[in-house]
Parts: sequence; structure tokens; C-alpha cells
Amino acid sequence: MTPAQDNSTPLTGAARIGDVARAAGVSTATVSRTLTYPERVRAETRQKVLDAVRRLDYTPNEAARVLRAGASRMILVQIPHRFGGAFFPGVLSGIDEQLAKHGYTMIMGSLDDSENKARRLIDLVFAGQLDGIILLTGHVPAIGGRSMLDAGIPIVSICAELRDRQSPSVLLNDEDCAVLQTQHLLDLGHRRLMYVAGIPNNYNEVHRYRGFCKTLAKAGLDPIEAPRYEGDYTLASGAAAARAFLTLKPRPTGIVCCSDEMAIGFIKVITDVGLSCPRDVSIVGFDGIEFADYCEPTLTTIWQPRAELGASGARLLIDALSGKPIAADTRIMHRGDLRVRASTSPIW
Amino acid sequence: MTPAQDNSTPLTGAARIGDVARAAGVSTATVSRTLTYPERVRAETRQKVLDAVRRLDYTPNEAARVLRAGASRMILVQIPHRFGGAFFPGVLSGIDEQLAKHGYTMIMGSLDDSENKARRLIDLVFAGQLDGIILLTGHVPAIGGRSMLDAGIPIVSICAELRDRQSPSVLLNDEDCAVLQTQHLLDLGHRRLMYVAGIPNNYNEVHRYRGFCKTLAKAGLDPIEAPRYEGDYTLASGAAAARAFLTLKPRPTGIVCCSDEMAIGFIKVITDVGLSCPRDVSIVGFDGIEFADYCEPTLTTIWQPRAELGASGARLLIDALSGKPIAADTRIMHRGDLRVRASTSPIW
DNA sequence: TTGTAAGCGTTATCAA
DNA sequence: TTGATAACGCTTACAA
Repeated sequence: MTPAQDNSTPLTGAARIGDVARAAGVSTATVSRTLTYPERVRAETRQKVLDAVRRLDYTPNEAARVLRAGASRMILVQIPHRFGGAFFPGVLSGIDEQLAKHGYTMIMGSLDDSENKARRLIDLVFAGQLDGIILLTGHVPAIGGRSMLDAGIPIVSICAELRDRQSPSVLLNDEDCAVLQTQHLLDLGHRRLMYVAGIPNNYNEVHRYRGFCKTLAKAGLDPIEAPRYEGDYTLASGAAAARAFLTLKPRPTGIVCCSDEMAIGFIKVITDVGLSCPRDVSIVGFDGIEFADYCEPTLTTIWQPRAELGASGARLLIDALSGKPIAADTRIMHRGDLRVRASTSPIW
Repeated sequence: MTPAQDNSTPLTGAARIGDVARAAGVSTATVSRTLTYPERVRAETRQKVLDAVRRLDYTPNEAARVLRAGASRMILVQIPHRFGGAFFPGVLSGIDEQLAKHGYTMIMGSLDDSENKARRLIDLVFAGQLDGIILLTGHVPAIGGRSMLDAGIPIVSICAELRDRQSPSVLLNDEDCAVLQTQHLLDLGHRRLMYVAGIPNNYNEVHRYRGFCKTLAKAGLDPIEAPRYEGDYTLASGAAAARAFLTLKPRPTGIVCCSDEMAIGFIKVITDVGLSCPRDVSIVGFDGIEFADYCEPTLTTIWQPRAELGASGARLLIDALSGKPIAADTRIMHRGDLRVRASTSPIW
């Protein structure tokens, strides 16, 4: 008998539970118990097992565990294309941190919108390989009539609401935030406002536009007369909005944007043609991305608690997975703040 | 016998392979074959099976498949903290698109650096739940002496090289790119240059600084005399670099930055104190992020083929997983281009 | 071409 | 407290 008796490990690959059992002189059941419910095993036995585990560098096979336990501890996080943008990474960090803390792993969906990927993800969902879904978009993948929603696993939405169905959601008070944006410009004396929208029919979009219109109406202005440009949150669409703006007569003096990127793209274009922000045009962004503090001028914007939005969504899902009853109409609201910087000023 | 005979599906959850077999009047083996090797089954039988599959909405259980087949088709992509930045999402898109095309799913590591998460990921790797690893960072998670590198699954690095070990890598010609940056400033007549570094000892960093020094030396300038500020790629560290710059006498007139974010942060600070870019200082960035075209002034920078870098890395890994022999010293080089914009100009 | 049956590695039930 | 053993749902020799 050699001092170092590693011979119990088969040459082919990693140690299995049987190897550990043999090395520790116990049954596989005891090994499993030691690892899952240490308190149900006598301290002495436990020590033997743990020693063997360490000696053999044993890690339980996850597939077998999932198969037997019926839970994978994997969560799908479905994000829109806007991923490239500066907003979502913050939300994802919040989600990821919470999930990791509770032993879950995140799988990201929809970096692009390829059918391949959607199909694979739907398969994984129906294959029982995913325990839950977090949606950061109202658009839910469905192929051949099979929608992720029908897999019967818990779903939580963040910054979005499903169209046809209810699901617990974490939301920003978008409407109030748009009121803050709009009122800020009105307070500075602006009367001709323009609205640079995000993607139409988005949850965010609908609520923000409502806030914009409401605030104008309250000030005795007709929202219908306020020019509205349909952007898609990107720098490029903000630039396009600005080019549309330049053709308007008379030109608005205050711009409400649905993302910081659009605001920055907007500023770039008007600056290039010799206009000045905020001298000629005041602009309010939305999101509070880091660049907002580094562009010229710095951006007045609505700051969103990105990590918090993600974290509460993740916690909600984890609760649901732990069997806690979560009503489908649960709504957790977070608040955005107006942060006044240099891109807005009183009208001349 | 009712026309719609769904009774074969048990009340408890989803259909299993046995249900399909029963519904189609064949054995489970035939169902499995039909799904995996359709050509090995008689067309007529195949049709019966596929009909049953559709009728029962059957999706094979992934855990069972993984357990049996020994491959999960899941890939871990390990990214640095710099994730929040604008550079990585482009690389990730490239990776994700390729992986999806080949039926692989991406799991993202290290959004933050929590020990929880690292532990879970290392477990998954050793638990055989991950088929391969793509590293976008030289830093490989290891806890308690157990490193991901030792799990015996294929690893590919992108924009990085491992410290202690070789692995196939996809790289940018960083040194050449730094030469382009530096030479561009020299060509414009700048003689006092400053170098704003990324995180020290990074693969990128080492090569870029080498290119910087080499180019100065070739022009008869002493690299040692060029101020060097150690940043971390972020906007904030670019701003800090600028504050350091402001204390220098005489001040450099040309700045070589290792990221666009740092360049933009730098410009912000010097603009705020009344200096002008490029009139007083010329600045070259690195990465070619989208914001580089929207800041003021637009940024002269090195454009990196982000999606391509990701895609080749993914393809390399997929090849390795398909059993293709990939030498550990494989190096796939991509080229960055100098894109001249408005942040650099001839010295007065 | 199809069916039978033996695993894949774990966990949970039941008995000892 | 521990051990034997039957699942979990699928794939794949091997046999028919």
C-alpha cells in the first residue's frame, strides 16, 4: 500500500461519486448526503468524505445533478439589441451579482436576433435546462408558435411589460421622469419643445410620451404641435433627429430625449452646423450613462438606478424559484432623478 | 378512441421520449435516432415520429442528453471588469454570433469579480457542464488552488495571452498600432509626447508601450523622458491622467491613449480648464468605439475589428471542440487601422 | 431498419 | 446514521 493512494481515480477523466465513496470507505449515498446535507452525517464520517473529496479533486457532475434534481440553477436573461448601448450593462451587473450570490448562473439571450440563437434558447427552456427567465424587453422569442412564455417557468420583466400576458415586473416611474424632463425645460422658459422618442410602443416609450404630453397640456401647450422624432436610442438616431430638427421652422428650443446616446448624437450634429447647446437649444437626456458627464456640454439627464433595477428583478425571480408565491401583477417601482448639468439653460 | 388522443402525455409536466415512442408506436431508440440521425430511419417511420413529436410538443431533456453525451454545448466567456466599457460588447457579439451558428450557448463570467460567481463557474467547469472557455482577459479565475485551466477543456484567448501557459490566441497587432499612433503625432510635428497606459502588464499594454517607445527612439527621442500615466481604460482614469498632465512643465503636446474612453475623459478635463484639443494638445485614442465619432472633437483613434476578433476566437474554439488539432501556440493576428479625425493637428 | 437494454452520475427512498 | 437501490430521461451498442 503506497502512501499516496490515488489509484482509486480511473484514468479516464475526473473522479466520480463512486470513487470518493470507495476512497472514504462509505456508500455513494453518504457522499451525496455529506455534500448536500452535511448535518445529516456524523462528523467523523463527514470528515472522511470531505478528505476524500479533496484528495480526489471531486466535483459532482452537474448534468446528473440537474437530471435528478430537476433544476439547473441557470437563468436566461433576454436583452434587446440595444445591448451595445451604455444602459444595459449596468442592469446586467445588478442581475448577475444577485444571481451569483444565490448560486444561479446567467445566460444571455439576443445579443443579436439570429434565428439560430432564438431556436437554441427556446429549446433550452423547453428542455428544462433553464429555471427562470428575466426579460429586459417586451419582445419574447417564439419560433413556430412555440413561445418561451409557455414553458411554465417563472418569468420576471425589468423595464418592460409583456404585451399579452402579465408577469411580475420591475419598473421605473417613466411617466414621472418624463414629467421631470419636460417641466425642467418649461421652467427654464422653453415653449417650443421637441420629443425624440425611443422605439415605438415600448413600455418605456409609451409612458414617457404620456408624461411629456401631459406636462405640455398642463402648461397650456398643445402636445400635438410638438415635433416628435422616432429614434431607436442610438447615437446615430439622435444625430438623425437633429438633422430633422434643423429643417423645422420655427425651431424648437428645448429637446426631450429618451436616451443619453440620442441626446449626445443630437448635440454633435447641431454643434457641427454652428449652433450651440445650451445657448441655442437646451437638451435633456435619459438614462444617466457615464458618458453624460464627459461630453461637451455635460448632459442634463434622468438618472436611472441601473444596478438596482437589475438586482430587484433578480431577487424577484429568485423568490419565485424558491416557491414564494409572487402575484403576476406584482410591480416594483424604482425612481429616476433629474440631474441638471450644462446642456440646459434658460431661454434668452 | 377519441380523435385528439393527448392522453399519452402524463399530467406531470412535459412529454418524455417514452410518450413520443408510445404515441408513434415505435421504440424510444427510434425516436432518439429520428431526432439525431434522421437519415438512419425509414421515411415513413420518421414521419410518424415527427408527427408525434409535434403533437406532444416534445423537447428532449437537455440534462439527460448532456449526461449521456458528455457534452453540454455551453461555452464560458470570461471578460474583465472593463465590461462596462464600450469595447467588449462588440467582441461579445462576434463571439455569440459564431457560437449560436454552431449550436453553442454562451455563459458570461466576471461581470463583477465576486468570489461567489467565480466559485460557481469553476464548479461548472469541473462539473463538466461547460465544453470550452474563451478568455478575454489574462486573469483566469482560480479558487483554493483550483484553476479553470486545469479542467482539461479547450481554451482560447482573445486580445490577451495567458501568463504561465500557452493557449491558442486571437490577437491584435498592438505594437504596430501603437507605432501608428505615435508616428502620427510625430509626423504632425509633435516632439513632447505623453503615454496614457492601460492596466499594467496586460498583454495589450506591454506591446503597445513597446511600440510607443520604439517609435520615439527611432525618431531620436528618449522614451524615458515621455511622461507615462497608468490608467485603467475608463473615462475617469482618462480624466485623472489629464489632471496629472496639467501639472507637467513643459506640457506635452501629443497624447497617446490606450483607450478611447481615456482619451475622451482627458479631453473633457483639459477643455474645462480652457485648453483646446487639438489646438493646444493632440490626442490619439485606441479602440474605435462609437462615441469616438460623436465627441467633441471627434477622435483620432485606432479602430479595432471587434466583431472579427470575437468571431475568430469562437471559430477557433469550435474547431478545437470538433476534434481538430489546434496547436497551443496558434496565433491569429488581426490588424487595427489608424482613423484620423479631429483630435489631432499639426503643432504650431 | 428497428427494438432491447445497459449505462451516463447523481439523489432520494426505504430498510437496516 | 448509513447503505442498497431505484429512479431521472436519454443515447447507443448490440441483437433481431
